[in-house]
Amino acid sequence: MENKKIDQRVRLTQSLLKNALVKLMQEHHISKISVRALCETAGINRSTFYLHYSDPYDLLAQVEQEVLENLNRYLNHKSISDTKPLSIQVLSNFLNYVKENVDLFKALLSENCDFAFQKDLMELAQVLSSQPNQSLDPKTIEYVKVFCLPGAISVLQKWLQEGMKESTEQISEFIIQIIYFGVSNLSKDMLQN
Amino acid sequence: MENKKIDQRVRLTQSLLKNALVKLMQEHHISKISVRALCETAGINRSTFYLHYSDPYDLLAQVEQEVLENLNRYLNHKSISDTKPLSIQVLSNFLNYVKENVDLFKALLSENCDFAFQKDLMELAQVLSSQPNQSLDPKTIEYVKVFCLPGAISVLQKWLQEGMKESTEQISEFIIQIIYFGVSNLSKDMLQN
DNA sequence: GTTGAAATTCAACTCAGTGTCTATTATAAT
DNA sequence: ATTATAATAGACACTGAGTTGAATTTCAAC
Repeated sequence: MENKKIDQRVRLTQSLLKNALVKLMQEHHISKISVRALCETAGINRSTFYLHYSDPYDLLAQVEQEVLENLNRYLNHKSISDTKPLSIQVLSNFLNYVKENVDLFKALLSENCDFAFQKDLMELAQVLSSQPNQSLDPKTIEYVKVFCLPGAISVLQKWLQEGMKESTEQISEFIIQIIYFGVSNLSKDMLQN
Repeated sequence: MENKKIDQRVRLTQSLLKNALVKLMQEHHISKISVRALCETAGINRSTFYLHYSDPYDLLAQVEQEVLENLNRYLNHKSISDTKPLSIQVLSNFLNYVKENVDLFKALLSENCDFAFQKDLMELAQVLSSQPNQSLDPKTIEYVKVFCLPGAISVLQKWLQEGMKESTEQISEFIIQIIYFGVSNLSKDMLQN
């Protein structure tokens, strides 16, 4: 829409740097990744980095934003057809998208990342799951969100780290169940194959 | 037991540095806190820092360990008397201890900290709440923990950040309720005054 | 294909923080 | 009061940051 014509040299440089970042973040925390290392990994000159980003956090932020934009586009596309009860459908769609971009999400949800991405993700989740608030008072609703969203993201992290052995439907079902009905009403063998 | 006789100069130096760390972590992420800034804040010579710690992370680790030891001592002391159903008692005790050490926990649970402390805390919580496992399969139990523990810690963070307006009993009750019975069975106005 | 514009490279520089070391001073323990 | 040791002060080489200017390469538009 805006700028179709980006010099392919720029495209290449930015792409190399983004890949280098994701690669280095498999091993190191973002705070320990130097501009030097980034450029050596990407095979570009250090001066070139500063033509595009102010520091590694800036690069990370742009990667995060890009992922979120693509995710939003994906979910909007998928969600036109059906508006199921709440979210087991939406949640599964989301997990499928994550699955298709494992490396990226693994990096952005790992301990080597900052919190910006998780925050944005929680905000997105809030929008997607915003209900006609049941009879709970506002403060309780706030605390419910603060409990459930990090919990769900934590489940997602574990699922990714351990190779996504469970199906997206199993994980979705589990998250919905535990949020709505708690531990005491979980069905047995929910995640067993 | 081991070394009662620590030179009081050392005590002072370490105390100054720990306070400086907590102070700086109110503003900056641990990764952005330099040895220089630490020493200037503490009012000690930079050489002295290296007599005690290898880097700011080392200092942080020792602060974390100290807090955990004190916490353990406190909980063991408090828990002799009664072994209530699960944990509403233990949880309240814990929150009371947190309340008595707000600044420390605020720093160690904030975004400016690393994950080590949260991990240790979750491990401790696991031990304290280990149940004769209900009828759930091992994998589901794992995922339940991975959902609930970060959720609970997240609630704790919010409670701290917003000035601990709710009582420790209210928060404990809320956490237990949402873990066991989920959102759908929360009593209204649970956190209202 | 040629050419003009723009992106990348290269080398150099200052700056700040690191980690180590040695000599000196201050102070706690007894 | 003496002795051991902790803290200080200053210097060192080293690493990465961020900037700059000139040279070079590459793209894109004609």
